[in-house]
Amino acid sequence: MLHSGRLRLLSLLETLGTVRAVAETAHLSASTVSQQLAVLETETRCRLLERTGRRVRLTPAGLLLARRGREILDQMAEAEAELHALNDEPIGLVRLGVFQSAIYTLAVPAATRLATTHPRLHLELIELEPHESGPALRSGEADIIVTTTDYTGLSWGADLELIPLGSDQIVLVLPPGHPLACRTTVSLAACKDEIWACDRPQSYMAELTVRLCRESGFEPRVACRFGNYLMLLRHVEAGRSIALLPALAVTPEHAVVTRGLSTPVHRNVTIVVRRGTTQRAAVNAVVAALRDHPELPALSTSHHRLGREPTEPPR
Amino acid sequence: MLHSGRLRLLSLLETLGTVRAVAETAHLSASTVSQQLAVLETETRCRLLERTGRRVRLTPAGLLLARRGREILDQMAEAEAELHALNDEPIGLVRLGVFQSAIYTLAVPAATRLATTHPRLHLELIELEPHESGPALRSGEADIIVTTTDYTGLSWGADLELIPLGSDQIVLVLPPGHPLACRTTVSLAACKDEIWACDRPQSYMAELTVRLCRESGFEPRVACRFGNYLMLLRHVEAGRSIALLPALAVTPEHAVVTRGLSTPVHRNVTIVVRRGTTQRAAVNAVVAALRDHPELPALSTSHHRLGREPTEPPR
DNA sequence: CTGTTCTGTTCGGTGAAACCGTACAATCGG
DNA sequence: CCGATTGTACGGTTTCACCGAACAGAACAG
Repeated sequence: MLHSGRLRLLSLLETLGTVRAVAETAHLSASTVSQQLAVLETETRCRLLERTGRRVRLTPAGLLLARRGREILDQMAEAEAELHALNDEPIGLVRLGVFQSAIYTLAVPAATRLATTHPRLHLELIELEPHESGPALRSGEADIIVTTTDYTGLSWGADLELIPLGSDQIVLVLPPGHPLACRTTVSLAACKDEIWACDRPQSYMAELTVRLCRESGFEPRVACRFGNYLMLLRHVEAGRSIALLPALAVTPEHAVVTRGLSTPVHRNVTIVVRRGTTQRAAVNAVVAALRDHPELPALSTSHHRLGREPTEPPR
Repeated sequence: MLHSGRLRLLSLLETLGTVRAVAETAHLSASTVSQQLAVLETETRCRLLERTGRRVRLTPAGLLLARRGREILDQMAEAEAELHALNDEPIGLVRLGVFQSAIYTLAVPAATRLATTHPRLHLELIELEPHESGPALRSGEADIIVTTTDYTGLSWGADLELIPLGSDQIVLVLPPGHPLACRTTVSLAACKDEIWACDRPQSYMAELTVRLCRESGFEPRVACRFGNYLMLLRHVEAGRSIALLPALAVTPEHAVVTRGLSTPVHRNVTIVVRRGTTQRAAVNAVVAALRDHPELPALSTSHHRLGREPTEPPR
């Protein structure tokens, strides 16, 4: 393989014409230049220089290699510039893992804003539930995740950086005209005879729903278990069930009523990135876009923690 | 500037995925690969690798550099291949310096043949008289010259290689119907009252014409001195003069009569190249084309030397 | 839970290379 | 002929690439 330093010397020789000038330009001694060019000749097994009088001339082979070498060096410089641009400008691919209820209310608006402000930044949205997003972030499937630190099963190591985003209220979702809808807040105990819709088994919201119901003294009767919150809302909309959902998941276009619980429950919503990833301008731009959510029904910053504290404070 | 060896390791890492595999493929130790990649990171001032578990993953920056690096390495390999092709295949530019009388009878037919047999070989014909062609060859203006070793003013050093091509008879050129044309060979002494056309002052043929005339006991009366042999032949054709010319210069389409001298005079015609240039296939192809002259009025190999012997035998 | 075996990295040491300064040969100019 | 300038050859020094061993973390089998 060719050596870029030697190619540079040859390329300089073509433009400057003399070994001494090359040496001065490259801040080397003339002997070094001569030696390196000789090495290049043995490496390529081609005569590149022709000694003519007291100066040196490029052979056709030398001329060819000098010109191609310059192209190669230019390409190297270009690659280096692109490399630095990648860190300094918000461009390139960023994969954002978001749990389902935050997709349309948080991630999509952020992505829309980013598409106009940073057209060269390619954002890839991935639906990742809290129990999946941690490993995905570590393995590199995602560069940024929006998740909850209340999730009990996962520890956030020192390699990850937590950026608190706010808290998401857990609300009771009722069909319009439901008897419980007349009150501003509802006690869960009043729902013990209701039919429930909830997320799929083992999912975060399914576990939470069951736990809260049990804490209120009853076992919920479940009518459906849908991973898709839109289907779940339709089920409630149709008067077939009620549900506990994060407020983020309920968009205005659904004909349902949401009511807070009499003992309010929130879950922490946090951005997590791999430590060191924040040096990328693109990552920072996405994080900033996520934190800036004007159209969002304000995420109250006060929150009642459901799980244990994160093992690492968000520095 | 980037280092090609390190780029190769990064590029290999992208395809192989693991440092160990890269080390094996590159016939290096794993520690070396790790170190070199670390050097690449400090050189670029970018994080290229991300340690994830017990293996390593490329960052977006690393991925970019790996791909661009592969392009660069491919280009290097391509350049190297072109370089060797330049020596092994008859391609590229070859500049051929030829004295005037050999242009249309020797050089142009050879160039025509070469154009069909070696389309990628670009031959550039340069009119160079014997006194010019030596320096031009040495300075690199020409890669091959066709000249005469009989020329007295020049020494052929050890840096040049002589390839004898044949000998060119010096003939007397007469207008059709000229009284001297009745004989098969003419003695120069019989021409002492003629009007002469010859080459420009100081040129090879002008000097030769004067010398031969003086040896025959008279000073030629010169009517014109043209550097262009075609004009010179027209002058003779018109009956205004006679001339001494190399047989090569007289093509059949001219309405003139050529007669040999009673004491025949030849001049040596030789190909000269810079020693070492013969390693180029293109140069060899041109030399071969020049030596192969089917349509040429045979250059007799016997010759009567006009000047001193070349200082170097054509080995 | 524990040892085993992968992973990549760190460390001290070694040989090769890149490099310098000097000396030298050749060339060009005056 | 002499001085200026060219490229090169030769010794010595510094830097770099490399290795092998030791190490630390992670996956995995028992």
